[in-house]
Amino acid sequence: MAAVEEAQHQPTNPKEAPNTTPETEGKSSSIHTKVLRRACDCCRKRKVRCDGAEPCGPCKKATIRCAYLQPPKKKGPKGLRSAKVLHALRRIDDTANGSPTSPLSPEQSGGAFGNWGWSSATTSAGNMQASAAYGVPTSVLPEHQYYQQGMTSIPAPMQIAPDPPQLYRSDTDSSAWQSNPQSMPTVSIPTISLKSEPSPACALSDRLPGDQFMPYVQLFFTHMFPIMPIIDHGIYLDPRLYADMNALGPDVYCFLCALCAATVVQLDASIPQPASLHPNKSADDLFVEECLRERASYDFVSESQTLSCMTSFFLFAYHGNHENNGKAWYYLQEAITFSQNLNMDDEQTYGKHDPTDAQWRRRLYWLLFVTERAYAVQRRKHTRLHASVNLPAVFESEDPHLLNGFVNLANLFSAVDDSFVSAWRGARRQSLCNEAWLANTQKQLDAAALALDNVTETQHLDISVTRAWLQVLSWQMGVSNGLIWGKGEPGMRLDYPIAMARKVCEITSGANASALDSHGIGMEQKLSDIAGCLADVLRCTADDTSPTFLEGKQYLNMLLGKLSDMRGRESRYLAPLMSKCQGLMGFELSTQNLSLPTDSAVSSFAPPSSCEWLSAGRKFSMADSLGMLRTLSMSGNLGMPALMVPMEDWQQRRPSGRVYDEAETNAMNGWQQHVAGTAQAV
DNA sequence: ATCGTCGGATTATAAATAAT
DNA sequence: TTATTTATAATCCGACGATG
Repeated sequence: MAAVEEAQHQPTNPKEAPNTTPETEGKSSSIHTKVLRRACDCCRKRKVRCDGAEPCGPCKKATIRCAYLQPPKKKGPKGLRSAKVLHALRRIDDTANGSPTSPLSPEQSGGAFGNWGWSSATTSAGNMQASAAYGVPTSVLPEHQYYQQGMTSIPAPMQIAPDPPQLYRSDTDSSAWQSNPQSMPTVSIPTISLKSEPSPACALSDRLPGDQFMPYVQLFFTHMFPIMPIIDHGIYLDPRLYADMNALGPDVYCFLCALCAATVVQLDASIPQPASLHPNKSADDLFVEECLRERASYDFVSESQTLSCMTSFFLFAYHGNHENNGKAWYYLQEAITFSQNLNMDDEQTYGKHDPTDAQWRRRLYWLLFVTERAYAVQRRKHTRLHASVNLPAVFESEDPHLLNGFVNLANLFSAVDDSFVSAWRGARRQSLCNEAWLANTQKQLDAAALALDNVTETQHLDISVTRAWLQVLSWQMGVSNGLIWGKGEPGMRLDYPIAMARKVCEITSGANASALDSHGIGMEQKLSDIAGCLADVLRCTADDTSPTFLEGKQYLNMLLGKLSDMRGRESRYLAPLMSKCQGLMGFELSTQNLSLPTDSAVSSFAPPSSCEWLSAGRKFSMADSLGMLRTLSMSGNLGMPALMVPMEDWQQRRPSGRVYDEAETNAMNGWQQHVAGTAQAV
């Protein structure tokens, strides 16, 4: 034994030259070189010598792709291993011979545990003792208890476990992901993970290194989590998750790729991004490519769990941001299908899950719900999900503040019911959209907000503005369906957006800036949407001198003012809004101006001839105004300020929080073409 | 003879621990 | 602190079987 140790240690001394022992004689061809600091992925796998070249020699010879993507793992002992082992050993000794603990000399302990093979220096024996020692429940410092947990999960390999959260395919040190004292719902994302060892074929196809993921995941939690609170910080911000990507189950890996891809496209260019792995490929494309490649390697449909569902969701987000509508919708549908496979649309099933797990599932379901609603409305699609399950808990959540916003949003979108969606989709004629229905919807939107009055200022702000925003949306629908304006319910009058703007102004002007700012870019968008719609209305009623419309101009001014100072700077939505308001504000200054602005694309719209719902009391042709509004609304972009953003500007990524961003972007795209086409026609 | 695979010796190095 | 020890990961030699 001692001899073995010495034999091992001997060659360590001479650094460069591997001290050739007498009998090594002729074999001293090992003058080779020193060991390469880093072998390429393929050579590592093949266990052959690598020369470290960019396409290395062996790879070139074998005509395989040479890459250095595999991140080197950290060497050295992990955690408090030795201390723990010692501790465990002492405990065992205590219980074995009943004697009070006393410091044992090395010889003593050697004798006591000789039958474990403890003293033998072979690696296999070493592994055994390690697990044996860890398996013993010992009193360990609380912060290190996860070592214990992880080890105890060893005995059940190869088991498909829906309940026990197991992120790892391999057995060791997964553990920690549950014991997060910070986040209250320590949630398990159930995965089928205990799969067999990576097949050789699989293993050869190298995954992206773990350090590529962490920064994006962090950005996700910073910027996107508030509107997609569906994954646990405790799990996904733990660096150990990324220590060995190859150890991850394929579903986890796919998910991370999709998450990062979606995050990348949402990022503003101003946010520093890690250097891309591929010089000629952007990181998001790379992530998606990886995701799809990995998905092809396993049966992700049969093995689908919530992770697969989320993966599809983030693929949706990725494609949506790239204005790839077909694919975006496809992946959203895929995500929805997964959710239905998992019976997430059935309230009953939530009882079967661990309470915290059930909460995560609810959030995911509602996120899908909200997203589908928003997207369906914007893109005029059918919806499949219904508000059929309870909302996620707010006050018991890890961040009630945040969850409240999420739930409020979900609440609001429940008011966007199926008939809303169908009406929005439907042809103008046989539309389901009638006065009574519209009034009802408006009322529902009001009611959804009223239930949440005992809420902090920040939350109140959020829900009120969102509600107004949705009401503006429904109002647009009314316009596009040719409802008669000027009488009846307030929600059907031309000045409705002005009323909405008034509400928003009342709320926001009273609010302190930080409460407003805390909603981030989402608030900016909503405000600018509302302002944009208001601008449309004002433009179309430019001749109107009634107090209401003059008031409207004031509100528009206020909203612009707000947007000029959001989060300490000017909102990026201000500039497009301003260009949209060109001339409008001019009216304000120069009292009256009877002609429509001619410098704007909007003015080039010919009013439809079928405007027979003339309203009395308007000097300027109401038909013109309504016709214009109607044309605007049919493009799905009434009030959308960003539609005036120059091409290259909005093609850049928007640092957006909102789920439906990409939908809007898409809509804008259509709008731009529309405008361009119309302008040409005139 | 040549090639690809892979057990495992060897080497490198991070972390723990002891010495100062 | 620094030095030493220990635990772990990475490299790649060389035996071995497959293939031509």
